[in-house]
Amino acid sequence: MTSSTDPGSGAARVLALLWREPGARTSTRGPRQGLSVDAVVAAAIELADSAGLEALTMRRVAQALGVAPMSLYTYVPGKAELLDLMLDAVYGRMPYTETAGLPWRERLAAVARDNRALCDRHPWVALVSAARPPLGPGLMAKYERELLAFDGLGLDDVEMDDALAYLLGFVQASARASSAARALRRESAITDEEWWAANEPLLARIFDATRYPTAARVGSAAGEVRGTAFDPDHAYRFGLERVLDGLGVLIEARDR
Amino acid sequence: MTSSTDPGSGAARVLALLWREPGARTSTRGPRQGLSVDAVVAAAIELADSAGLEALTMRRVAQALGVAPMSLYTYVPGKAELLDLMLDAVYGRMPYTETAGLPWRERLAAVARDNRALCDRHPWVALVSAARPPLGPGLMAKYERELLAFDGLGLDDVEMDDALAYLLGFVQASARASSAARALRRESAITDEEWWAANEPLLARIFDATRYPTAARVGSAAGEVRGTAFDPDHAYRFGLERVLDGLGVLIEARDR
DNA sequence: CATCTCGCCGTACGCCGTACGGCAGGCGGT
DNA sequence: ACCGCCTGCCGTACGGCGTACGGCGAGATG
Repeated sequence: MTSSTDPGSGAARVLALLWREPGARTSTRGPRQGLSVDAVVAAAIELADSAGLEALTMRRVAQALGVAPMSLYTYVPGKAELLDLMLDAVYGRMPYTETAGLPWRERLAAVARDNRALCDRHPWVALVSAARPPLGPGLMAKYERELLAFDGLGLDDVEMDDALAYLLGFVQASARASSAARALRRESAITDEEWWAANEPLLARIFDATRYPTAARVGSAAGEVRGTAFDPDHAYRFGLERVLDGLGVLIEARDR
Repeated sequence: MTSSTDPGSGAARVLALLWREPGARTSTRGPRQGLSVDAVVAAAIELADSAGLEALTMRRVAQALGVAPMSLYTYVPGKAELLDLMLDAVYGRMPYTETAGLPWRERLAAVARDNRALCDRHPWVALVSAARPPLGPGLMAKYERELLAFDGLGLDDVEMDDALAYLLGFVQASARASSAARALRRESAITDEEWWAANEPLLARIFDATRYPTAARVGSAAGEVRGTAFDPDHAYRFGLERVLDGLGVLIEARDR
């Protein structure tokens, strides 16, 4: 079976799958496939959306499709490749705002907003690794579209790529933090207030405010304003302004 | 046994453990403990450093200590709490550069450099969740010291906390990307060049450069300059300048 | 109708975190 | 000196995971 164009062990087959290249299927013998790659990917996305990435298991995807777990491996080399396919699929269907003609800061803000909205709809997107992204049609279209927001600003090609990666990295890190905070609130048996109430006496006895005066002052000020230890939404809004300001410095330098 | 100050199920006991509060041990009956929390934490850190976070399992920590897996639960409520203890321990021993008197940009750059060095020595640090950090002595000292880098710049208390979290978030995200890239290179059976060589023909046939002209131009330019698809070190250097520039805009606005 | 092919999937392996309960060793009290 | 309690230690087990392997049976071809 292994021909000279042996697709190899998953890692090599994923590109063909991403572009939905017809497999090396030549003969028509045997039963037809009852499912499709798209059906598997769609079921996996729905499961991850509704139950979270940690609930995305091959067994549960199979259950949602009414097949046995091992049947999935007919369509997909493994779980890692399934995640690649899921990612490219949501990239391809991602809604985006048209920004041609707007000032650069609004264009970049729109890119950030679109990506944040994607992570809002599909929280697992922020949690899958960003190393070696899936080179499928969805990512290509997204990359092309988002690069255009950085066009005509005086940046060279490499800087455009750097700047986009920087912006997307910030959005991903923010979304990850939001997701972690949400997961903590969901799965922790104890609420923030309960935790604080239970631990405040011990902390008050043990924490020496005179040793850490700045920490005590700043920490309590931040805690009071936000009402909680960590507010991911606030961190996002604060951070995005800094990101845009920082890119603005580069853009103005190149403009001159 | 459960007194009115019942330490409860792990999540509540972790604070006492972080500060190494003597447990509710009153009677001296029974055998002495053969290990200590510190020994368990040290073994776990060494294991995570040398074998990676995914290799950090209770069984392997126990093996390194020469005890049975379940014995660890005498010292530590569970794996999550062990991670908290590990994190606070490396925070407490973290080397840092003295920056009093330096200009603000160098102070902030030093904070970033120290944290990146920490993630370099202990790659797992970047991978554990940032939500609800361990409120132990190590984190307190780190928080105090790093806040001082933002002191006297005209920022109010909340802004100081925001700015520090922003800077640390960037460093963490960068370190995570580096770690992911390293893990990919290590565990993938195929190198970057091999992958490209194997997939280039398919990609050339399938990828329509006229549909995505900007992506094709920018992607190939970035790939040629860096020699690889993704260069985490370059992304860090580029990003850090933007982060500092962005914070500079805020600092100058407050300075006026 | 025989035969070939291939989708499907039952079973199993080696991992994980950790709940439960028994055993044995060391200490305090008598 | 001895007994009995307390407690650290840990053997066993459960329910989960990804997926390798190989057999079975259905469907299309000839």
